[in-house]
Amino acid sequence: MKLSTRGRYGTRVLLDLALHRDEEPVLLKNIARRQQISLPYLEHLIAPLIAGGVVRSTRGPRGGVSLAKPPEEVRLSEIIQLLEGSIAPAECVNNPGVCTRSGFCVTRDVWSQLKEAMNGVLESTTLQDLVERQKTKERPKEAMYYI
Amino acid sequence: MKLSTRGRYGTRVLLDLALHRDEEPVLLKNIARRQQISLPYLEHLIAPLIAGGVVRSTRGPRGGVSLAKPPEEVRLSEIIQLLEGSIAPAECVNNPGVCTRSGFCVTRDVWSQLKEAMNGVLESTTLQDLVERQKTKERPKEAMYYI
DNA sequence: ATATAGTATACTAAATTGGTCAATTTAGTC
DNA sequence: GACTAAATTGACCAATTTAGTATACTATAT
Repeated sequence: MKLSTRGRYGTRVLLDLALHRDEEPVLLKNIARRQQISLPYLEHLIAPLIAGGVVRSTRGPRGGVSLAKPPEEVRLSEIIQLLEGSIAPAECVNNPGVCTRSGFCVTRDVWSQLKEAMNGVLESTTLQDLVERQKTKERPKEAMYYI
Repeated sequence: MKLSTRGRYGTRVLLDLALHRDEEPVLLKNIARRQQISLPYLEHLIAPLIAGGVVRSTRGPRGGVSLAKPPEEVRLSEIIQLLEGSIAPAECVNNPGVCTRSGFCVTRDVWSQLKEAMNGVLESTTLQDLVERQKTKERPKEAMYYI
């Protein structure tokens, strides 16, 4: 029940992009360095994000990648879908035909509920939310002492 | 983000046990047949359930396996934990030490939320709940016509 | 032109998954 | 006490997925 590095790295990559909109287009090399991901692997991760319309790329000198939409419009569900495919914990949830039991299987109902629970979190969180949380974490002193 | 067959088959196995408490102890052979799981593989799945105290086994003639507790006391979270390990979608959620970023990583916070969302479903569902849902599904006619 | 930067394809090592098979232990029954 | 039914254990294996690396290619700003 683990996310692969694709989903985890990819989310970090997009957060990095959202945090560096001022230096757009951002060099893959810089994202790779900041996020501690190898450049060749990052190139693999960025491709589906471009294909999915979340990232725009510019080639050539002074090129790089940028967010294709404002961070408030990028939901985590979209990112995970592009990089990991469906969040469903079992194939039968999306595709009942793969199992003859689907019609009467109560465990399948549970896997559906599980999918909905995860979807709730991922649909309700955008890149902008992550940016704001990040900013809160970055000034821990003022924030913490008065709790 | 998929469950493996261990968790999915294992849940079905325990539901099968809960549905056949009258013929306890149940032969692995019978569970294998009803749940369409190969006997040798089922033997592997049952071992951690016995070790985890969810299933009791009796060897020898007239032996078999039985639920070690009433179905109301077996939560799906327990089953999944035994067969798949932690539900956490990333290692860092349970074990911050595996990543130097854990202290300030906002994506890690999302993976934690995701874990909690899943846990909510799995903690609140017991084998008895599945048994009841199963029984409802088995008399579809009376139940459906009056909706 | 040419250097820069992303794009695409092919390959690979390691881990995980989903099993099978054979040997062993335990416990009822004759 | 021998026999047999049943669970238990451990060794093994093939296919798939994951997490990359390497290499060659294409587009573009200057």
